[in-house]
Amino acid sequence: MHTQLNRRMTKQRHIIIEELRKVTSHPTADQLYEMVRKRLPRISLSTVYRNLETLSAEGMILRLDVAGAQKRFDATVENHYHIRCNHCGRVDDVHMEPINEIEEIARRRSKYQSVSHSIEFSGICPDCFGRG
Amino acid sequence: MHTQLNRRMTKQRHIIIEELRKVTSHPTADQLYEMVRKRLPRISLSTVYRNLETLSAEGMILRLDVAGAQKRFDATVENHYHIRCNHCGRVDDVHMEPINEIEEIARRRSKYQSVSHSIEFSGICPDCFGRG
DNA sequence: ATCAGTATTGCTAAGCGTTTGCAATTAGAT
DNA sequence: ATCTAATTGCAAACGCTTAGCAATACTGAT
Repeated sequence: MHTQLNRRMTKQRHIIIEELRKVTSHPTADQLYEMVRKRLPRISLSTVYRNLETLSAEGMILRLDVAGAQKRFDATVENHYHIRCNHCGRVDDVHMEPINEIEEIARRRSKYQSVSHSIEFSGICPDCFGRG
Repeated sequence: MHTQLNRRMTKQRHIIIEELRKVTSHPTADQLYEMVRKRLPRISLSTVYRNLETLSAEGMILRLDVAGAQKRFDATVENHYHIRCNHCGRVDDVHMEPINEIEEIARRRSKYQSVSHSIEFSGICPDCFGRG
């Protein structure tokens, strides 16, 4: 016996997932809304929000709580680091091994339990750097 | 010749700084507002917001852009890591050496310029763990 | 294939943290 | 003491996100 989710696959939900999987750009809810709207013009923004919420809650997609900015969403669930452009706000993946050892250090020093970590890099992206 | 700031030390600004220096708890704007209000009952919340903004812009204080949560403020400016309780939202310092080497790795892999990093730990704080 | 029941939708309005416009006040230089 | 721009308090606006609700449409059972 396990938790019954009773989820339905509506065309809205289906297309939201599909569109999110098409890109690697970590779109915000409203960016994804615009993408989905091309195929489903009558979808509402709250439907997009609600699905991103439920899908990330069940671990189907990843929600990036970017510091001091809009939430972003990612169809790639495996834990990885991100870098955010200080100029245009875009978020890219950084491919490197997760440094899990620091969690043990933090756990000892802080007395917290169940410690996890995330690293957010920031800088100037190639595009913004190019055009000064 | 250097940038002229033309800042004035109002009693509001003065007390905001003082109260922030009294604590190590990384208060949010409204928490600090309540603290300041005890000494300056007629201060407005926007004054607190405006001062926290200008003070952090000039580097007098540190603004913590906590992922997916309210901004928090810190009178300690030196770079250090934080840990956030997933249960009550409180934020504590984690005393450990900053791992600056990872910035070079991220710079090479991402092609971004002027890369900086921040690590946010999260977990369950001793208080929340104690009372289940 | 039809049905029933409830998860989900679209719409709108509300929520929350934060920022802004503006007239009144006040720090700080002369 | 006087001047002037920085700052304040208030209220209203803002941007992102969530919630209420009646209408719709999945899905599992018949």
